[in-house]
Amino acid sequence: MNKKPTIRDVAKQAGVSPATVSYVLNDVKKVSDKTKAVVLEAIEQLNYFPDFTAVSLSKKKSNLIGIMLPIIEDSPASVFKNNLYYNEFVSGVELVARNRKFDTMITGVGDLDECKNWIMKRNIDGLIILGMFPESLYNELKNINIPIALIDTYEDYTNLFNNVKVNDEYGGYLAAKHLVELGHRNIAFVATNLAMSPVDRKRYQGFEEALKEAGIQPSSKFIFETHDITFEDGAKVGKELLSSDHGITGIVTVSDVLAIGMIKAIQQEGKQVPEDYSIVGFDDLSICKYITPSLTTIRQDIFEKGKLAADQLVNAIESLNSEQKTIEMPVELIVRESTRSL
Amino acid sequence: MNKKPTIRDVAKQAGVSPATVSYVLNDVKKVSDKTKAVVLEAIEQLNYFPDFTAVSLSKKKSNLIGIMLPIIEDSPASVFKNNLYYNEFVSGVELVARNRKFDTMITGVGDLDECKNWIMKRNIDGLIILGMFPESLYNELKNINIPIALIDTYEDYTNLFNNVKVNDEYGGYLAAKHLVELGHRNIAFVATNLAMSPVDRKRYQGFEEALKEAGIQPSSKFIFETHDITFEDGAKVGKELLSSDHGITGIVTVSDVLAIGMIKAIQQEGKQVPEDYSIVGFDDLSICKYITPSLTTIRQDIFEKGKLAADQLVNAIESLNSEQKTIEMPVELIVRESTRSL
DNA sequence: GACCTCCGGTTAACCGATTAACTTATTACT
DNA sequence: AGTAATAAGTTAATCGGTTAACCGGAGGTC
Repeated sequence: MNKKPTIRDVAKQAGVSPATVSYVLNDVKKVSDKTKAVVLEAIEQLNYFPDFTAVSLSKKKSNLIGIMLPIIEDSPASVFKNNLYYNEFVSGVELVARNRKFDTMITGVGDLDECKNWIMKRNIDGLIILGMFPESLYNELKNINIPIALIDTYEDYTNLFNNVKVNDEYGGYLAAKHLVELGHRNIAFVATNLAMSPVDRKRYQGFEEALKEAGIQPSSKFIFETHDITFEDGAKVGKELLSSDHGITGIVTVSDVLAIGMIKAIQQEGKQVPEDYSIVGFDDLSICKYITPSLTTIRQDIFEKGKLAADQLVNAIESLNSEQKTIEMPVELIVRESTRSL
Repeated sequence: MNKKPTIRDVAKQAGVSPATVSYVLNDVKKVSDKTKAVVLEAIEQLNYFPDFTAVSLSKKKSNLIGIMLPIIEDSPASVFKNNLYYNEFVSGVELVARNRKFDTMITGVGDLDECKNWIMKRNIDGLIILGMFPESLYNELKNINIPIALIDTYEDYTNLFNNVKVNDEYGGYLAAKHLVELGHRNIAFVATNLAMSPVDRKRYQGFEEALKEAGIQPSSKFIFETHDITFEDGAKVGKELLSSDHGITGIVTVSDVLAIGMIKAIQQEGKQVPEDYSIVGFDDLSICKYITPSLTTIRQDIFEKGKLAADQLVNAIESLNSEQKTIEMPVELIVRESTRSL
């Protein structure tokens, strides 16, 4: 392969200065149509395209947007292994980013410094942060002057950062209300970690509200927590729930993945869904339709969420739109086979 | 935030030249321990770390490895939406890359030029290519002198590129043999596209061999093809198979995702798995254990595959290991509930 | 003492773009 | 006609590092 041509090669070929080539490339109005044509011809002939590394260095803009995913402590191994949620979200981001000429880099982040360095090192132009990180991160982030979009966050940073979230409270409400309307009274709530996850808390608030509306007294006995969001965790909490039965007939979970794991555990213990337990997931992952019984769930459009986040972020980067804003996406109850009337 | 310190700031602070700082940073032996200590102290004080963009430009090395995923033509929208396989693979790559101080960039590639540009633009140090692309790509790739690892490819490029694959033929063989041993005679083979996919062809070869061994004449009537690998495609081909029934009782698929879609379609038509149809998947995605019936499948360790690919690639980049090599990973039959003895 | 070799550093060119400042030719205006 | 404004380029510094080439001094050898 002959070496990649540089802007100077193009300039020589076209008989102009490198600056002129650069102006053509960047659509600066200084260049006459005639010269522009000559330059474009040379670019074509040499099959030239600019080196982004050099562009980044001199423009101090990388055309790179970063996605930070939390790493659960005891599985730092896999950033998004098994996690269908991340999967769909990232796809949405990638799509919009590509269309808008940005590349996407993903990192799983344990250590905070590692993350800050990553942003600075690579001259990331904008950052999407999924899920919760320790509070100190957000404080640090204030000092980094690149646009940031926070996804699924409830801390008091919404005036500082862009935000995309879902109406979690209403989601929890819809799920519980659905079960209540089907006649269930003893309804469990399965979260990952209420203390740590504001998203889970919001969903629980909605859940509680629906119960109260129906005159049911919420009880902490009906709250179950897992550590991570995996099928295995779901199965584990499922067994737990079965053995500590308080007459539970309905289950609201914060994730389809957990719900799927729970269904399996329930079946393995010789019980049936929805005959013995009605269960509602959250997210509406594409797998939901394909398990047996298919999963009743609270739908959120994760793919769309990714697209919105990317769009919001790129707008901010190109400051088409400088003030921070929060987008709240709707949720919707999707009734399938995993719930039934008592 | 005060501006990010540069190497010249550090040099000034330490009272040495920028070159010396660079040598310290790169562990070049020229620097005395005393000076080194002074420089490190200055680095610490200023909280300095090198700008990768600048490093990339001057070293012509980006510490970036690229992953190219094929985009199916009519779903260019989503690079790896729904695709649990990509998911696990990419996680493996990301893990190893991060440990070895590389960042990972992912792109879905429709257009070839787009891809070539991407590699050049970003100064990608090494490339992992998943799945099949048009032949012309590989010819182009020969001219790009960065290490490349091809995953799941059977074209005649194995001497030019690194390679990680799975023993697909044996996988197909195992799946078919399992069904044969259970007494099945009319066994369908469900592929995406035999003409296009060498991987599918290999698996089919093994499949055919097992049939022949058992004295069963393979017939093209038992071959079904989908377009893409999605649950929906699986369901569609499932309906097709049911309506064109040639007394089929066993099904071998090239993907768990297709198998899961098929199972749903079969159930929806009022038939049962494994009572009416025994079905074998391929991959052993984590979801397999959690559907009902749980899926008998040919296991390959996709996560490990990603790790191996990344390791191989980084070795090549750092030329610890310059000759190209092919790694073939084993497969294994995992018997679960979706197959039964006739 | 003359010569050579290391050692530990510095200088400055360079990677491939961008862009502020400058130049020159042309057009516009009074 | 004289001056200002504009159009169309060029020059050269710069982004933040790397690294080949150079350099002075200490130590070793004969």
